Amino acid sequence: MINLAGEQNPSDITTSAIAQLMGVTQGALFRHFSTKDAILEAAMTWVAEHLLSRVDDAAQNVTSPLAALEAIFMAHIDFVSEYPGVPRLLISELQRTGETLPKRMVQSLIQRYSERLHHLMEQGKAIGELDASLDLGSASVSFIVSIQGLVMQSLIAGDTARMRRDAPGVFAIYRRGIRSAL
Amino acid sequence: MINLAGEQNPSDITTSAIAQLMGVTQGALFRHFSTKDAILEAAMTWVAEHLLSRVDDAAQNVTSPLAALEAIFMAHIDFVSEYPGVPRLLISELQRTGETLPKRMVQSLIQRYSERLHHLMEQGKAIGELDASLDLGSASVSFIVSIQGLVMQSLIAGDTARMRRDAPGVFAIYRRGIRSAL
DNA sequence: CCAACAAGATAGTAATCAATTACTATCTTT
DNA sequence: AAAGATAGTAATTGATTACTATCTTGTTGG
Repeated sequence: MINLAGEQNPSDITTSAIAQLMGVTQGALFRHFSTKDAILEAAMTWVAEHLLSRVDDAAQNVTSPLAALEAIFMAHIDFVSEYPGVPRLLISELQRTGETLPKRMVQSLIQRYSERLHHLMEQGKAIGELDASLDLGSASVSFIVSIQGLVMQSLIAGDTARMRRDAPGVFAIYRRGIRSAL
Repeated sequence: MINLAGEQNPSDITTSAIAQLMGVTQGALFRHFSTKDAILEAAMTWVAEHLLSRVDDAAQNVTSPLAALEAIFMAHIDFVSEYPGVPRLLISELQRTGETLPKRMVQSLIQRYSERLHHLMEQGKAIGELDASLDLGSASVSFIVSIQGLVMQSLIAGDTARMRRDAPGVFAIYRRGIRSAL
């Protein structure tokens, strides 16, 4: 519910706007949250839980590590298509300079996400599905970055559907870049 | 000079901060710019000119389209390493919801950039350096996205040098993803 | 039936921001 | 040297912000 507020520019989402969305007055918000950052923290927790569970679900019922990566990629795209405010919120949070708690939460989310990718890619290497000389650091960065970029393009175009449309093509290039030669 | 101000969170760069950086009082700013957005426009113009000229320079004195792409990639990374405020400013601008002039400028910059990539990739296809079945739309999106992502990672880590370090690895995967089989 | 409490409304506050104003100093030009 | 443009200062304005203090209502359990 709070996350839906992310559909406007996150940096100027006011407590009034959040309150209005929740159907209460602005002052009433502070009965439930001690500070504005506390609201952000709650939102970040929500995002972290839902995104990671989606991703984990997608990685199951799939035969190979590479197929899992593709499933994760698409599940992630689906998730952010459903909640366009999510990436905007994360990006906005990362722009902050200080070492705020919400920012640290984003960092830890990305790190946990990266670890999952790393793990999958190691499996992929082990069974010869991924190129043996692949640098896993670069590979996981590229993965995340490709999703981020698709989101940004949608943001620029102001067209959420575009993300879903372009996702297969972008992932195809990525897959070609990490797959073993054969 | 104005661009250096992008080293803090762009969404709360105040006119006072800009004025201070320029060594004048806040009010004096409005002798030169009619509005705050006008300052942003000037900054965007600066970015567009310098970035594109860097990129064009890099694409010269190079033997093949694929080599040109790599040179552009690295030149771009160099550029944003020098001016870390630039990507932050662009990202911040893209987060805005309205159809502001600065935002349109970012969009047109990205489009011009994409066209250059497109052109190079067509050449690459023609001489058989790039995969014949490559989707150029996805390929140019992936290119831009990889740079954006590297920047974001540096932003997260708060370490500009990281970008330069990771760039070759990320580009290697990308190159592998678009290059012709042989 | 009523005390107690949770949850909200109303109406503030102090701070901050972009923008404006009235006025001044320094060049430039004729 | 007069006149005007240019670029600055200091102070202020009105709007907006996160946050708070006080009043009101609804519900629940003894």
